[in-house]
Amino acid sequence: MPFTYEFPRPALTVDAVVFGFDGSGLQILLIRRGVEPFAGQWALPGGFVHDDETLEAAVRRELEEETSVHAVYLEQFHAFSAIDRDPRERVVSVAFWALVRKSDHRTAAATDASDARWFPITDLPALAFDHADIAAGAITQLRERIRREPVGFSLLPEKFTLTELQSLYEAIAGTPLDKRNFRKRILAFGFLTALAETRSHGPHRPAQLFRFNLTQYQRLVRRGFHFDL
Amino acid sequence: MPFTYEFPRPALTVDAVVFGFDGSGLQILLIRRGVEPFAGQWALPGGFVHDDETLEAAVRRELEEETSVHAVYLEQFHAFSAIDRDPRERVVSVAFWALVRKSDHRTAAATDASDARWFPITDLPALAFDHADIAAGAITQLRERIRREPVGFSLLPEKFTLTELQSLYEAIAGTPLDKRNFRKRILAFGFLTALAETRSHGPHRPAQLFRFNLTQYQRLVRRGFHFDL
DNA sequence: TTACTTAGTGTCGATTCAACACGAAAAGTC
DNA sequence: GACTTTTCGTGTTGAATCGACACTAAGTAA
Repeated sequence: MPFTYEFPRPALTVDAVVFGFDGSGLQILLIRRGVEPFAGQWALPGGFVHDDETLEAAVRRELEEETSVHAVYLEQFHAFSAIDRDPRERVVSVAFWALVRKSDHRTAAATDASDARWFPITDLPALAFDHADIAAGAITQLRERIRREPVGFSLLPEKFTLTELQSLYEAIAGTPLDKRNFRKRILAFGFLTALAETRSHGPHRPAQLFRFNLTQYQRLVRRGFHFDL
Repeated sequence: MPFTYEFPRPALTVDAVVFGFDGSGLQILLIRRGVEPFAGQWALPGGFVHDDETLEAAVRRELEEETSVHAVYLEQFHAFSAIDRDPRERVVSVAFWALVRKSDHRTAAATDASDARWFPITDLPALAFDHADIAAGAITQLRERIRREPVGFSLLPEKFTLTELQSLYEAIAGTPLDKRNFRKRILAFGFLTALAETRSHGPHRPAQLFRFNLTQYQRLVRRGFHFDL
């Protein structure tokens, strides 16, 4: 049952930087390692790529297994190949970043037996391997991507208020935005559908709910539209 | 001397989409395959990753070996992992795109014994494996990248005229640009140094030469500057 | 000297961008 | 049921930027 090759082969793994949003800031999902090396330390979810699955399939499988999260949005962003990044042997890892709706996974980090937890990206613990580099790269890329493509909606519940959307963009950009200008711009794009519903959550005027209209967005893209916050 | 592992491992390769510019259009460097599969067909330069080199080192080595070009600018962009992308066995390939100054390599495609040639990106031959997909991905990404970061200079000789620079941007964008507006904008950035030299190439007024000033560019970036053509 | 060809330069109207403040609506409290 | 509290939702204006546009300058070759 061993597998033999003429030349040495690096092991191939995938790792995922899973982003969630809790209304005030971005968070990353980490798991606590059970085995050496780095036993007891926090790490990114991930693992070996099987012989009969693509990289993306491998990430989805590992995410299910280790965190029981299914990612709404998943994107490959870099392969990490430093010679000594794993102390045991040569391992090349292809990293992905993923966006999940935390509202869909109230269970995930809490109920699952395995030790998975959300951490604010501003306050990450020490990470195993080169996972700190990987996480940093993912954050940088998410910041750039979300300004150019409307991927942020995958972090919010399906129905959301404009205030929620604005806080998300503020959390990612790291700067406050002007409410009126934000609403003007985002509505001008024309891919937000106003719903008949509103949502109250306190003693004040309730907020109108919106939904992201993917079909409409794709129609705009096909006409040469270019999203840019 | 065979190498054995407990689980099967995909082979790991790198491939490079090497861009050059000839004054009127973008081109890609291809090599003709000598062995099966796809013997005789054109393919991207690339090859297996050694056990003691990073992915980037592997690309640089393969480029030297197969085409004797050294890339000015090299960037990883995607790992391709479709199960059957290589008919022989499972191979995962990390693809890079590279920019070279064709002026520095007058030798490269011509003198080298190996069968390497430049092809305009608008007129590529049939490619081996999934290399057509890889090339298409690289072109898309180059288009986006060059608009946001001043990487294009790596395609031009060190000293260039503003007209040359403009043709490069026109070739990549695929649309003509207004001469006055282009010059205003690009000079306003402040990272082009006007040289004392000019260059004539015909019966008309000679053009002033410029150089890209990397130090100045980095200084601007550090102050929050954001290149956007 | 003349003809030809590419290099180089400025203005103006249209559009976009950033700054800014207050009435409306509901829930909770007394 | 009136009043308080808190968030929701909305327009205008001056400043800056963008895009369109045409002629003179400088060199070579005939």
